[in-house]
Amino acid sequence: MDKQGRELVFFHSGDFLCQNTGVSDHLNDRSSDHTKPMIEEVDFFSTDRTSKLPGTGQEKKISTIGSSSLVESSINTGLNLLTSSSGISKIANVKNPNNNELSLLQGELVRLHDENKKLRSLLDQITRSYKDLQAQLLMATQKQSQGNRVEQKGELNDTPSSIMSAQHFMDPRPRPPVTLDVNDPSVSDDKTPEVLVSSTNTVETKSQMLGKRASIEDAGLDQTSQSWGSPKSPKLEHEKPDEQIPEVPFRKARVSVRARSEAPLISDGCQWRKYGQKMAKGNPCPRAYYRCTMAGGCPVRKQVQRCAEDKTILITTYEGNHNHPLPPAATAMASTTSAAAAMLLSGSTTSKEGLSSSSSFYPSFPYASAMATLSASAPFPTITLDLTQGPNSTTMPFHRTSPSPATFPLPLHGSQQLLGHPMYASPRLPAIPPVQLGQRNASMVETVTAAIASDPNFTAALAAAISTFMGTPRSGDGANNANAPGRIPGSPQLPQSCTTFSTN
DNA sequence: CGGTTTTGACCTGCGC
DNA sequence: GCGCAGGTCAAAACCG
Repeated sequence: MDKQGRELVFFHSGDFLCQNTGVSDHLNDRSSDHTKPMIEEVDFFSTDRTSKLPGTGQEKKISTIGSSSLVESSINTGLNLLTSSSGISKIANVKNPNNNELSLLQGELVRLHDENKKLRSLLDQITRSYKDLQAQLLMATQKQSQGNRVEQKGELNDTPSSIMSAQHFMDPRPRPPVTLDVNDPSVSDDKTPEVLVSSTNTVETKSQMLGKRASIEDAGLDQTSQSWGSPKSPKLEHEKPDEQIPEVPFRKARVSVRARSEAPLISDGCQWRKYGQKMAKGNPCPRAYYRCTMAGGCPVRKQVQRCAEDKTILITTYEGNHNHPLPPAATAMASTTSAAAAMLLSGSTTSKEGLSSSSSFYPSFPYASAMATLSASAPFPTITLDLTQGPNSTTMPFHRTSPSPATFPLPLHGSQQLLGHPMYASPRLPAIPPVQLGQRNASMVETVTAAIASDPNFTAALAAAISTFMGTPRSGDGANNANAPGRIPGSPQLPQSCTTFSTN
């Protein structure tokens, strides 16, 4: 039960859609049914919603129900297939075992079908408005950020691109391949399709082709993540005949996590193979290079190095995107770090040197979950999640990656929303008190990971729901299996970014 | 015996 | 062009 409570705390935040309307009425008055263990499990997608229209005041009812409500409130189920009807049919059988069973079932089926349609349209509407709000938020924050900056690089048309970038993250649905030419005026207007951050889950900073001609073909597949900078890596992007691919390699966002750990390596749910070690300048501790070995050809790599100033701090830098299913334990943090990467991407499009206005970045996010440092400077834009400090720390004494780092409270949950990761979006997660946030974040990560890992049904149900929500099972992902633990089936666009992490 | 780690060599990018 | 530093490769060693 304790475990359930933890899940509730975490996933309760997934109701990002509730901010717009009350889709939450998925949960119905049959909450009493949830007390029955049998129904509890399938009730994630129960359609026994008595076709209530979204209305206010539903949330209170929902909040008392349980974790399942969280899912339903934020995800288009569309999977409401048999569970509720079966439950009703049971009742029908008891009362009328022979006569009206068929008609009851048919009627119920029709009703559920209509209900499903309503819910789908409702969810679409909610999603649209949500994205609009997100875009407005980004616009506002970036304007604010720009206001603090000396106007520069005006020809880059930063704001539209970054917003589109974020929108793309927010919209996990697949996009047709798009070619972007930064210098092409046509791409800088508002009609620019989502191009900067591809429909893949990559965290590449394609938008960082500052001042250079950047003709980018969005492969729309994880292939893009394969070309992650290694000069010897084969370029998997197909070439356009008329395209001149610039020599500038796609720089990729990195997510660096600082955490206190006595262990030489943090276990983050993934399998790593060490392929190199170097002595970094200015640090007596060697830097180790690891490559993900959970799947062949997985491009994800990470660097592990102890902080020179404080050897109890372990700095783990992740780069790349997993091209394989992640174990549950790795999924949670993957989304967290990918959220950080998303933030970096959305911000990096505005300034090569990173965000200069740290305190005002995402001012509307009330909770600081971790201190993050942006460094969009060469060679790779890096965001550092500092889990060793509280939010009150105004300095980043150990930061080395950027000459002018910008720190800001990282709204992890908000970023999750950016990423369209409703199940991890956690507006209510910030129940975290503002004390000892650094350590609490480490524990939070563990909690999150444990919560997901501990309930495969929940994960599978979420995955199935999200898959439906995305509505875009890619042909290549035909093996999408909602039962696959940790996998987000049918949602290759989900930022199951590569980055996995947990503090142990 | 297969997978992982170690470690020196090599490659590449960047600054001077 | 040269040197430096970061990153990667690959053979040898190690381990279960």
